[in-house]
Amino acid sequence: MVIAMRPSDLPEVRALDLFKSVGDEQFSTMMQASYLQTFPAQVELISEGDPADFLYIVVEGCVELFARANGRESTMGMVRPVGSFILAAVLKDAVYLMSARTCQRSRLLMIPSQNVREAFERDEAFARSIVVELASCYRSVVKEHKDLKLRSAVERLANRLLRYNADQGGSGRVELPYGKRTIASMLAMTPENLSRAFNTLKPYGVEVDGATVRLTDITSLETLAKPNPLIDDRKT
Amino acid sequence: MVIAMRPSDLPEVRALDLFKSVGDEQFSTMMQASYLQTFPAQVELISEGDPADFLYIVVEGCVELFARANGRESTMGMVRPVGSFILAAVLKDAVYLMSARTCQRSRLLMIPSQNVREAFERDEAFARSIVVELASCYRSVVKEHKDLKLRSAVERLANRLLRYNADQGGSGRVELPYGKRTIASMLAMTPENLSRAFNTLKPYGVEVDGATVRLTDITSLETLAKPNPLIDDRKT
DNA sequence: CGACGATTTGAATAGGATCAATGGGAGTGG
DNA sequence: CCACTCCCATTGATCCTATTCAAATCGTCG
Repeated sequence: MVIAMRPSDLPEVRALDLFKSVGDEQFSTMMQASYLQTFPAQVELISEGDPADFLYIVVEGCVELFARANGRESTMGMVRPVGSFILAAVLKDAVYLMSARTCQRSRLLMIPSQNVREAFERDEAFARSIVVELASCYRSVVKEHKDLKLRSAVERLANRLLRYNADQGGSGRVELPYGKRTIASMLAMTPENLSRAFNTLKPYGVEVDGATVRLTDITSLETLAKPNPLIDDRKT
Repeated sequence: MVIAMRPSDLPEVRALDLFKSVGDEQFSTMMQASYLQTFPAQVELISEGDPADFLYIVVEGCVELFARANGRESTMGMVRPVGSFILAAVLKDAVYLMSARTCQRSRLLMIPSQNVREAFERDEAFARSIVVELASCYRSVVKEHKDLKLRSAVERLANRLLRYNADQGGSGRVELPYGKRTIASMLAMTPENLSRAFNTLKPYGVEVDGATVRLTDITSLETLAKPNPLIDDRKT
């Protein structure tokens, strides 16, 4: 059952770096085979180990990528509009390495893997865009991996706060974009430990009030955090 | 100063998945601009933060990828013949995220980034091969990241031993491919902790003698390790 | 108001890191 | 061939970090 895309959604998707240079023909073929669907919060969209049937695009809302093993679970990343996820699995026609669930009510574009691979074969420009997108994703994970292997928990939190601050205009007033439980998991710590890490940062001008954090001494926090563009910069 | 490639080396490189489908013209253009050079052990080839001037191919020997931050250092991966490294940085014309040094005397093919990007632009088949290669690298890092976030140090070691055993024919006799110091760093632990982890595994049939490890109770070790194809399988 | 979930705090424990000291080859030079 | 040295690995002791379990608090939503 194909749910027609609203005309108003198409431009956003078309504007994605990934699709910008795709030929009209391939793009509309892909779109016609696709599903645009709205999901409530906390729906598990895919489960790691499943064959990659669709490429997902987050048009609205937010999706959490996570992984499970043994009894444990860990947040691997968050995808916001307009971003894609599990592109690599789709291209390799392999199983998903990560699971995904909606964090909020979300509108997702689901493009059948087969169509993505066909467009990839037929459309040279699309293939090149995919390279750039993949290279970016790859470098992001490498950065996260470095973050985890080279920094302590407190340092990870400090750098994350500095990043949020920069993202939000650098006013020193940061709104945490996710629940603390989720942030803890992203930073590879327990909620309890995150809470304690915030306390550890208090002497460095970090004041927490619910989901709001005020950074009153950025210099001092940076001295502790030692931010590193080769880990923290989202671009490059 | 271009050092001519030995004719005997070319086929190996040509046979790389990455280059298999490149047109002869693009391939020979790239090769003519390239350097094939032999380095002694422990030479730092590239340093994170440097602009990506070359794509590297390990023709012979072994190269360690590592990262530094603050005072710490961590091994991010090993590249053996015939494999490439830092492809993503080259394609994005960005700086390297990782440093690299030779572990042994090694022969490396260095292809100027500019030539790689030109071939990527001109040769459609090459662009597609790169996608597959990048997608594979990407998935590998995701697996490593899962390994680190979802497993304890002892579990990581147990699974790594099982992998080495499988790689080496599954006889139960494993030859450690790197020094313990390096293995410790790959597994995100200190050498001391690795040593203790080996002791912890003794009751599970792990007998260490220098660089040789005998696994005398694979079943028991697997019960502890809970190997997971979505983390441990090199393929897929 | 009451219930539920999320967060925080406390106490105890476990896991890992650090520092220090000892053993054990591999390679060097006598 | 042996003594010496150096580096790596191991072991012990201790410290620090992070996890676990438990309980209290807070806020939100019916």
